[in-house]
Amino acid sequence: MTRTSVLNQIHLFLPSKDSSKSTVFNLRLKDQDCLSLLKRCKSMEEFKQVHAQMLKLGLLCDSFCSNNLVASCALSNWGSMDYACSIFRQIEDPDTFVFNTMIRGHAKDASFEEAFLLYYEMFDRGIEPDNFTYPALLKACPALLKACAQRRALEKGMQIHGHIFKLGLEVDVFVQNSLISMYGKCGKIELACAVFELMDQKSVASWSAIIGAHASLGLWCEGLMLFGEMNREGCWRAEESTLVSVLSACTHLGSFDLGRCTHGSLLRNISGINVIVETSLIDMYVKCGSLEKGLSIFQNMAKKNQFSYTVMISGLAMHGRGREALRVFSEMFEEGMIPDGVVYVGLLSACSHAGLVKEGLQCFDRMKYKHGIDPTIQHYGCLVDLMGQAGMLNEAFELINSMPIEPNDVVWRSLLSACKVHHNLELGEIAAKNLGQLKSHNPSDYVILSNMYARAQRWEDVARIRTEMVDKGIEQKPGCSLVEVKRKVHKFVSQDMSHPQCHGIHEMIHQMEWQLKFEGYSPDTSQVLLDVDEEEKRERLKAHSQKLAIAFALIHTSQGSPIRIARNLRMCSDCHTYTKYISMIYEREITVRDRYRFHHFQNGTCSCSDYW
DNA sequence: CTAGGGTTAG
Repeated sequence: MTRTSVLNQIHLFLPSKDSSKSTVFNLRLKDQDCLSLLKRCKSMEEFKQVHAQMLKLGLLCDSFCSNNLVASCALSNWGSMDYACSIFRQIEDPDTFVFNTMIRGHAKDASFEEAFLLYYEMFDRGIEPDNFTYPALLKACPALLKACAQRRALEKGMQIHGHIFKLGLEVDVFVQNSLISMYGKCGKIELACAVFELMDQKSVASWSAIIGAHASLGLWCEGLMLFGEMNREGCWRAEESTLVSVLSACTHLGSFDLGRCTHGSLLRNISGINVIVETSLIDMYVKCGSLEKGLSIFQNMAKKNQFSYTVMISGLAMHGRGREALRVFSEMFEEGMIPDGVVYVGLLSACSHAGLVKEGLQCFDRMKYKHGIDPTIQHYGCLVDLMGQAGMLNEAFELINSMPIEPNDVVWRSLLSACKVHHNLELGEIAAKNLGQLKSHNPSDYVILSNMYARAQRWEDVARIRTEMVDKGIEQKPGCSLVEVKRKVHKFVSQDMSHPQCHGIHEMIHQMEWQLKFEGYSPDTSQVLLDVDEEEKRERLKAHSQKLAIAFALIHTSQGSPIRIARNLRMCSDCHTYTKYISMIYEREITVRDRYRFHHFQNGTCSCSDYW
């Protein structure tokens, strides 16, 4: 029913000049009719009008009706908690029902404090909470978490858990699922697991919650293992929300094949994939290296939300397609969506990867002045990156000095690597000094600086950095590479030869080396900052995780099939060169995702044009 | 009339 027709119906119920007519209608109008009328409202404004007129007629006064009214305002997508509160406060004897609704409404609005105050008010008034109260309340804990108070959120959550015990409620599956989710979101995976394991009846939602908890904490392999366990143990068919977490795990692990399978199972088993699932699919395809597939899902979506746009924009950014990211952004704007800080992080990084300096600076201004978003350190980080990569080193440095927030290590590191690319040792030293003061002992910072000294032939300084690293006990963080072969993700850690098929890999590497040498490759040992001889350096270089992963993939995949690798760190320049050669010699397309972007290797060249 | 599980950057 449209809005006008709801209002037209109201007029029938209003007292009219013709008193006989109004009496007839008044007699026929019951509370139930009013409620169903109110349920059809599509906006707060409409609801208020209708409600006011109902009150004039002296209707909707009992607790059942009030509860319904509060539920409409608090839980519908057009509702307003303010109005819900005003109705709620007029209720003389609020019951557990209406308290539950109000708490849930506050949780939905991410206002934890209000939710918790209502909970205490229940005790003061002697109203007993029930099994419906706790899921609502537990849902509010992550809201508190969002306000940057992890410790407090957890404390509150545990306090609630304690109350549930004390009240001696029979804890049902809903409450348990909420507990799992709450502990998961507050970063306490062991507590989430404890609740999960103690459950005697697990629902699909319980599995979703525990898998989601693992996935959101970066325990992706564990999440996938639980998914396997769920499939073995249960007779349920996984639902969309479980598969969303599975897809998210695939995304982070770069598990293209498993992701594609999950997509297939969604298509087979579920009619009409919803926005959230579609968004996770886009994210999965894009971050597993298939931008085109992601784009095609995006373009065919019936409904897009804030997340969909954010995912697409940051995806385009990772692949260096800045112009398209800007176009998707304007599309989002035309759809009437209000961009948030996260979209702008994606947009700014898109500009920086594509070298769109002017556009990036415009975006930054637009964000601040048009959308009133206070730039966070991430936004400044993108901006420093943007300027630095474009060679505007002094401007970047000035920006850091004039920022209203304290620069962090990421910002200084951005400047440092820009200085390396554009050979500005002087500024590089300043950046490195600031990194040192931040006590951020990231080994790659030392490597970069030392390489810069080496380029300037300042060998004493190179030696000084090395000693400093030894003195501080800084070792290069082991790199790790993930590669998927026959739907199984294999993890390789630099220098680690514990893979079951280590022997074969070793032989393959040996064979590869001969061919590489023949084509003119020579190892670049300048990346190895260890006080060992050249031979040892070459050995260490050979055992970089990316090379192990490539060797493994070459052995176990068929000739000509693409290889996809996901890494935890940036690639070293030796691995970059090495992979270019391999793509040519073995005629393979190799896609490597590092921490910042994608590299597509083919026929001896890389899509990043050797600039990253 | 009220309930559980899900997607994004760094």
